[in-house]
Amino acid sequence: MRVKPISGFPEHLPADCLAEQELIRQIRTQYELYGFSPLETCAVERMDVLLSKGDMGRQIYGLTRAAEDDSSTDMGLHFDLTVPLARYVVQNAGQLVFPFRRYQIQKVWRGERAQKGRFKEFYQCDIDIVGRQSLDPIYEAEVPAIIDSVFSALKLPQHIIHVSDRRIWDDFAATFDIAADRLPALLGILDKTHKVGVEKVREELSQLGFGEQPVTVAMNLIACHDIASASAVLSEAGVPTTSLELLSETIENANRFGCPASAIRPDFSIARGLDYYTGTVYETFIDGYLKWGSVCSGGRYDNLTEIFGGQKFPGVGISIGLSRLFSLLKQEDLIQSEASSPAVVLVTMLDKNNYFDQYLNLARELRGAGIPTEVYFGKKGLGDQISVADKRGIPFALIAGETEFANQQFKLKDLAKSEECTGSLAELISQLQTHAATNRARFVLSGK
RNA sequence: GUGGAUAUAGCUCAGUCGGUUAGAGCGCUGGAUUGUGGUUCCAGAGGUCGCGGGUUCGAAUCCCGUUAUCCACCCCA
Repeated sequence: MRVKPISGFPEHLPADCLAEQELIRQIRTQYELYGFSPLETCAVERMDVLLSKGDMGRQIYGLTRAAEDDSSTDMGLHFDLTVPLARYVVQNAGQLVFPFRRYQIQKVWRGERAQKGRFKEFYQCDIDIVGRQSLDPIYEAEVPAIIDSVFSALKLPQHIIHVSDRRIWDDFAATFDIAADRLPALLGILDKTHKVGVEKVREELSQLGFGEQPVTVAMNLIACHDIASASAVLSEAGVPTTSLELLSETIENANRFGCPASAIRPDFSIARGLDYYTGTVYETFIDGYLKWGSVCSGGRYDNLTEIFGGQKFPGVGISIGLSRLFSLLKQEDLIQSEASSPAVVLVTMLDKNNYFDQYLNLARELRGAGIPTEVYFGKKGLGDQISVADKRGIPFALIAGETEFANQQFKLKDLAKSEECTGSLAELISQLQTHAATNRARFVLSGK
């Protein structure tokens, strides 16, 4: 049987796995700094739950076997982490403390044509804050501040969080008597302006029956990138600016949380998810890499649990598209995976026959001191052993033979500096612990 | 899901008009160097030319199908 990759299901070599896991660790650390609890939900959901968000049917991977197992209920893999959260919250509402703050880092699956930075299986790193009956709008400002913290901590090139608010377009639609369900079509076409040009957009919109005045106002609005000019456009057209003021407050509050004004900006062209978001919406881009699309999106949704009945659970959340982000960093050469092994030291074996147990003891001591350690068990000479450490990216080699064991003075070689020092095991351990290598980055980020 | 481009060694790629035994660099293996890697020098291994079929005396090269990758849509992280 021939083996080959499956389209859209990426796999990494160890060095990239290590780098990606390190990104996840840093994201998790930031999420926990903001007091979010971890959550993992099952990969499988009932199909009617998955379809509760809207028309995602074409993207869902259905499961044949699961349906056979469980009475005839159709099942599928989750395509995001928000729908499982909504189901989970309704199911466990009695035992959760609200507002419920959780983060969730898991793979999701979407049956779309794979492309660069677009996969069928990928990681999402979600945070959401879910209230019971109500949710203070302050959380709509906290979310972008958290994302700013995460991206700043990752030391990526500058990120820009684009924000808008669905209610601004609701006001717009009410003013011009446009049905709410026609908004996505309107924005979808408007968003293509920079590609197809103003004339083409006007033509398409007029074919769809949008009047000339609303189209002009809408085009003027999406051209705005600050509150003041947007306010002017809306006022002149007679559209209420109350929702715009809410967005303005949200941005100001995000600034108070520590998200600098340079990292967050209004963008009225965001058309994403307008069918289920009910308030603020977010899309995050890496400056200079707009072609890669949004690496982190979300918004406020008041009605996501509507279909399950019972109480309302309004929420606000956002998701980092980790697989896309990592793929961007790699392909744009913004990240270099440094090592294929997490080990900090390789215990070499000069004299396996006489000191085998002693080598194992050295390793045990090192690991006991919290130093990730690999022992060389091959049959090659010292030069090749050091070479193995080098190829794996292990920064140190511990060298011991007859003399060293006799004196209990061992050699520690720093491969990068090609320097060697001698000392007792305790001395070498403390050197390894204080050395930056123990907490060394598993990748190097360039930029910023 | 629709349309298009691409596929040669582990990697990056050459390969003329369809013509004998498909090449290079890097990497890999061995040696110079049996207690010290990276540099250098020498030698070597490694290919169903993505896969399947067709045309032809003869196919990496032309045709069809298929799979993967990339691009544009759709949509989205």
